[in-house]
Amino acid sequence: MALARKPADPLHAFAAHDHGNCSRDALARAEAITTAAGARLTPVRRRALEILLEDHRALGAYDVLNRLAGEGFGNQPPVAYRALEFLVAHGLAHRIQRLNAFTACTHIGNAHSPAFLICRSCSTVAEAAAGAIRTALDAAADEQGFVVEMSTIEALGLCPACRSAAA
Amino acid sequence: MALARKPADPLHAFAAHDHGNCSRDALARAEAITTAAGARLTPVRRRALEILLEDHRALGAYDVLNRLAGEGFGNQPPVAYRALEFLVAHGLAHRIQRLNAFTACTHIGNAHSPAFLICRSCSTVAEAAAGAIRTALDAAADEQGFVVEMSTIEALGLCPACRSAAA
DNA sequence: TCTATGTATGTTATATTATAACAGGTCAAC
DNA sequence: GTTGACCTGTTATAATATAACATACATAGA
Ligand SMILES: [Zn+2]
Ligand SMILES: [Zn+2]
Ligand SMILES: [Zn+2]
Ligand SMILES: [Zn+2]
Repeated sequence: MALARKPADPLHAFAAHDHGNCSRDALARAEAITTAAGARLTPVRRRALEILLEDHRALGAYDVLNRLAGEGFGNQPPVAYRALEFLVAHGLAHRIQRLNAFTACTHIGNAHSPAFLICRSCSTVAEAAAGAIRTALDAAADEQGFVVEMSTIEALGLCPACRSAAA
Repeated sequence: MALARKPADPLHAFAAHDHGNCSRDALARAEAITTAAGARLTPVRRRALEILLEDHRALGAYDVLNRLAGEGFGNQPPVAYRALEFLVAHGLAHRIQRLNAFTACTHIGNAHSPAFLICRSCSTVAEAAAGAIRTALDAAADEQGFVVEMSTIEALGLCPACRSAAA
């Protein structure tokens, strides 16, 4: 299919972009990926992803739960936690540790473990390629004989727009 | 005083070391630092730090609270959270986001924002210099026009001892 | 010495985040 | 048509964290 040939957009959350497209595209990729994995993007899961895709922010599990509950899905915590867990497990969303919150992946389909850039002013969350960072981390760990299996890299700061606004 | 001249040990949590010394030294540094800052290392705060210093692991706020409560201090959450907040604010302890837990700083007195190496087997937490990592992170952020103000860098993996044991 | 001020401790109460355990429903494989 | 895997939903509770208020205690001017 077309999706398979099209590389992930180099677009990031801070750049001006057609977010309707961004969001629709993510959903289409999500369908493709889960199908390929033999998993099912059921209504709750799909809706949870759509909710996360509404903007490039992170939502708490209870924020998602309230939205789902208001739309006729279950209204108990496991409903949200399970849907979010599924999305994270399939690389459709990420968990932001600092925020105890979840954000839709902006590079669905590309295996990655990104660094997150969190704007302290507008709360937008962007993903950054973590390759070089991870290399530096592995090197630092290696000095102590430690082998890194997974890493959490999250930065708090100001996005370009909020920085301009502040100046 | 002697402490001021002596650089922080290059020792890290995974290396064999005289932990009695390690711990006593940290406490002495903590006294010096808080005094210099015009702050007071009161009994609860000091005791909370001693508890964290017992080993190179991270303890949850409620773990610390239970210990404090058992020793005659208050037994309500704010008692622990306030002491821990003080320790973190003065660079005597760090918060580990992934674990919702706190660990004594192993480099008290050196301004730093380290990377944490967390062993998934023995739960030991070590600090690694984050200079190069931070440089890579700043560069990745800069590509998107983002300015990093603070960063969380935490790695999960296997420490040298547990790696040997597993082999 | 007195007293105002900032700071520290303690308590009650509540908010927020997360998981365990079980019951019922759907669906495809056998 | 029964089995077994998986998904949804519920009840209940655990774990983490903060708000708000009351009391005590420093210590630095008056
Ligand atoms: Zn977008
Ligand atoms: Zn992603
Ligand atoms: Zn030690
Ligand atoms: Zn430290």
